[in-house]
Amino acid sequence: MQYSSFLNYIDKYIDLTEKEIDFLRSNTSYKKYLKGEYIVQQGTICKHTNFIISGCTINFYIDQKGQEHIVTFAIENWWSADISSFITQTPSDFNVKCLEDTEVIEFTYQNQDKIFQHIPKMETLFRKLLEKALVASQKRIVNNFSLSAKDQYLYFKTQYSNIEQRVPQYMVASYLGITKEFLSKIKAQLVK
Amino acid sequence: MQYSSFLNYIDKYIDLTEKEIDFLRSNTSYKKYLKGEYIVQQGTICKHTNFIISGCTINFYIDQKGQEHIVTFAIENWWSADISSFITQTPSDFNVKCLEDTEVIEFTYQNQDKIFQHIPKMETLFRKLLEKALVASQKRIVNNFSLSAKDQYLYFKTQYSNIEQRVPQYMVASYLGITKEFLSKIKAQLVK
DNA sequence: TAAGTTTATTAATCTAGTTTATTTTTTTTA
DNA sequence: TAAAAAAAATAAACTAGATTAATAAACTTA
Repeated sequence: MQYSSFLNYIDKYIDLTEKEIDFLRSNTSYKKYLKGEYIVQQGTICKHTNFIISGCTINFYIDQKGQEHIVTFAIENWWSADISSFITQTPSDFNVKCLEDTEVIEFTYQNQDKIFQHIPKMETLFRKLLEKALVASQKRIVNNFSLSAKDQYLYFKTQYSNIEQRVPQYMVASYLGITKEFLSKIKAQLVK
Repeated sequence: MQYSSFLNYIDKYIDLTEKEIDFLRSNTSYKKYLKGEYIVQQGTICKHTNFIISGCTINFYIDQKGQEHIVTFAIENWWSADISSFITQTPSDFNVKCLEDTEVIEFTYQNQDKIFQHIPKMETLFRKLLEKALVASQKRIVNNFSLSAKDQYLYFKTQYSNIEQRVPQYMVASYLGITKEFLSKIKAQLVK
């Protein structure tokens, strides 16, 4: 298993001593999921924050009309969890599901806290990641406000072309908040 | 001035010693803005994170078509800034403007960092606030996906009735991402 | 208290995106 | 390599919400 790819990621942001790395390693664990497996299911508590070493996950929910909506995608070197459920340790409104075989490093709620107390640099890292995630989330709201579906799709392509190639098109449509039929129409129109 | 209302807020989350409070106080400052004043202007760098003691601010931007879009509202005991510009210290795409006379406690980028290093509990607090903000932002995306404009408005009323009463209706429409005319129609329909 | 300005309402027309239904293409599995 | 299943494309009819334009109500300020 590839703990090193996780350490490489961390290393881009902060410097850890050997001791700190040992502490981190002994308070996280490696897990492998198969394609199609659920990491979190709607109605259950999200037990872990997961750093993705390899693979691809989606975070989605089913609305009252039975419609599936994809909230986020995550691939290698991204994080995957239902934060809302994780931070409150209450049942989730979302599902996290693997679209490919997926390897992760898991942080339980208790261990994450322990890590933050022992290695404040790790909390700084998480704070900065959260800042970036919040900015990205607001950017998505803003795009929703002022871009047509076509322009939102084009923006998605520039930001996530590596993801577009790995997931079915109907999921991209769902992520953009439009129907698969309309995305199909947009693509046909773009080809011309 | 009411530094105490800021300390009361902090006190709900963490316990600070007298020394820590002194340190916090000497690394933040109080500022008063008048109604209509800008705290941040599109194209300038957001220098501070602001805790609002009294008043009301909006965070908005002007799109290519010249249309104004309200991204967030903030009132007493909330935070107001353009995070994207603040964390990168690069020019902002947004404006932050006071809708009322507004008193704030400001954190500069350097001082915020200093505070986090001196008082790790403060960084923990900010991390938790960011987690909550991210959850709220995702919730807004989710609502955008699956609620009609009417239901989004009703949700807004339950969450922010105190804000609705303090800002013009066209700003609520802008926040919801619909036209003021359509919100007017929705309200007329709800009266029946 | 009137005049100017900002905000809200109403209504007709229009359009981006949805719905429903059918067909075609691609992927999976035996 | 054929059959079944999943994903994508196409097209017609429909609708939530936008646009435009005109009117009315509510604040400001002198």
